[in-house]
Amino acid sequence: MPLKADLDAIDWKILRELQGDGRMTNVELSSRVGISAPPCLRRVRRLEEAGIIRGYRALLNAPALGMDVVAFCLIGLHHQADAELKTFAERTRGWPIVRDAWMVSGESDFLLHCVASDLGTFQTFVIEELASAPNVDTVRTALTIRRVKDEGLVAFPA
Amino acid sequence: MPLKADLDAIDWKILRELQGDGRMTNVELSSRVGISAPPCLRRVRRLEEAGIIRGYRALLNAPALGMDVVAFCLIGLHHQADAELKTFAERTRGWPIVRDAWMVSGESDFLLHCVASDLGTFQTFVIEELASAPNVDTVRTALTIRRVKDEGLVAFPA
DNA sequence: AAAATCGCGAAAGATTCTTGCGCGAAAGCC
DNA sequence: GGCTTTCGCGCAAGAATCTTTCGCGATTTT
Repeated sequence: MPLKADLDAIDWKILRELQGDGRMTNVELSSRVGISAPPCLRRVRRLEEAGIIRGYRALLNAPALGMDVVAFCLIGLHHQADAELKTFAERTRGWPIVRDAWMVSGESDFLLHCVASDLGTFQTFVIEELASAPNVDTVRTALTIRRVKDEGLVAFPA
Repeated sequence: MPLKADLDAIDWKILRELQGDGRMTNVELSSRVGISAPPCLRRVRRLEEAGIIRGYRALLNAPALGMDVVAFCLIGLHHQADAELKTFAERTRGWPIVRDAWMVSGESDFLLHCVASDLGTFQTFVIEELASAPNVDTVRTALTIRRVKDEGLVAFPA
């Protein structure tokens, strides 16, 4: 659906600005990228409809909301046939502790980004839900100590 | 800095809605959470100033922008003294390919979320930058196949 | 060279944002 | 108990923004 380009320098500026502050007003955005408001709004709409902008999200402060544990889990399955992969992927969607999940290739089959209110909750989840789920072979966890870098998914030239 | 609470049911609704759509207008938001626009805007401002809402971000479609490779790297260092950890953390901030980075405890010391335009670029980065950086012991990479779940950092009760 | 296409920017009406103020409910204090 | 204070809601109005319409100029196409 989304063809890769037809993006000029102004489009890239728009993407960079909105990745930095997704709630910027259109007039502010238009001024930063150097065009007037109407064409700027048209470009944003076009980027949204093309699926290049997938959406907007407020970034929340997890510890301030009582979510003190952020961890990553690397999951290895016994069988990696397509049906089994889809089954496990579907299962991750039912676990509220899992916030993002990726199917990966390498030593593991899935990588889960998990958030929980406390260590006990997380450990219970790992032992009673994750490790005991069907077809799960190995579970390696990495508890996060702190976030070191946090930028958008896409890099822009300076 | 941000005290954990003083959040009532309406505040939680606001956070959930803005995590789902960070660009929603205030009138739409106020209608969804069941209060009028002015107090709703005051609550959003309070959540922003308290640091509970850390910011807003447009979510971009990496492949549509020519970023075909998304991977995670688990890094183990030779020495994990505070100074070395800080040094490596600082180094990650200078690598545009690294989009997010976490200091973790477990089998590895850092987890890097990387995005590159193609596999060659990524492999060159891993070999010539990452693995050859000072103090780096092990590098394990997991290439992502597809995103399986993508929600905000904080879970809300249904 | 003429015609068509494309995107910018001015202008105007609709919508939204933002502030100030009065009201009522809940909490604190004699 | 009754009074006072505090707090947050919602109405209303002015300011800012959004969104559409339209004309213009530049580039491309025929």
